[in-house]
Amino acid sequence: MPELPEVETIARALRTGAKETIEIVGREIDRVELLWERTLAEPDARTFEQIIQGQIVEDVGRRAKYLAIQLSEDVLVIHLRMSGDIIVAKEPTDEVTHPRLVIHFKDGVKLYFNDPRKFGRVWLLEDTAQLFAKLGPEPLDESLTAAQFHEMLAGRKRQLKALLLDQSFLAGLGNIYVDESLFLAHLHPRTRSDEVSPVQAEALLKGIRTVLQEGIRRNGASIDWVYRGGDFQNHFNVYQQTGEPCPVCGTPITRIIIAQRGTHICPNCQAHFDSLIEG
DNA sequence: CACGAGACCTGTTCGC
DNA sequence: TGCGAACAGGTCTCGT
Repeated sequence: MPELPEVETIARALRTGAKETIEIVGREIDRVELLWERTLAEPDARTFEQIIQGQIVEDVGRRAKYLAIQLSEDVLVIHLRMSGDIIVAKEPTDEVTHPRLVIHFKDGVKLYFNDPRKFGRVWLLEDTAQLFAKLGPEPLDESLTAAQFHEMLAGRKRQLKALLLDQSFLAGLGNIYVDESLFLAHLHPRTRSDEVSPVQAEALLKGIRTVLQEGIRRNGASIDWVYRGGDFQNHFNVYQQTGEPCPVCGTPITRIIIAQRGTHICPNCQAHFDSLIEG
């Protein structure tokens, strides 16, 4: 499910109790249940179960697509990868289909880490510095300027689609928001990063911020059975809109593969010299 | 460094 | 109805 806006929505809900979620800040952990070993990246299960006991949730934040739950002594970090989700309830609901980790609070409330595909990972760390060390800047951080972004692009020679998906370049974008950003910026996803002009770089950064803010405002995108509550999926311009008319020019949206990922473009609005050859 | 392929996993949808 | 292929919000590793 989750890209930056979905993780941000979850973090806010866990912190404040918004969107019918039960807030977890202030609750004390009684015990944890690890139902799929590989979900836990660090430390080992024994240590994890032992040292998390009795810790109190102090805050919930986000970095890139990581959820960072600050506890009394340590930080519980969760990456939802493709199909992970968080449900907080007193008893499992029908949304809890594939629980991999359950955190039991002393008052009976439980946090379920639900993850059908088992790609998600959890860490319990003293601090997050090392885990987050290789992440690129946060796109919504206003200290990132268009000029700096242009320099970042110029310093690499990669296709925009692949580069924007690279978390060490820019942190938080995934397949949906990259496709939507490139559409807003009228850039073809195969465009080489070092061929992007300063004006185009500014348009791209603006497009990225626009779709991320819109995603957050709409509480994220809820596709298929994964994740609930958001409605950004009803406002996609190109993502999963193959065959539908482009909202700007009416040309049918096409789907191509770049970096092994389905990629959606308007072949007219996002023209590229290669597209003439590709057909 | 850049890129493609393959892993890691389960579930849904689509075509025959 | 059945069955296999393709596909899915992500990231890591390996070979070229």
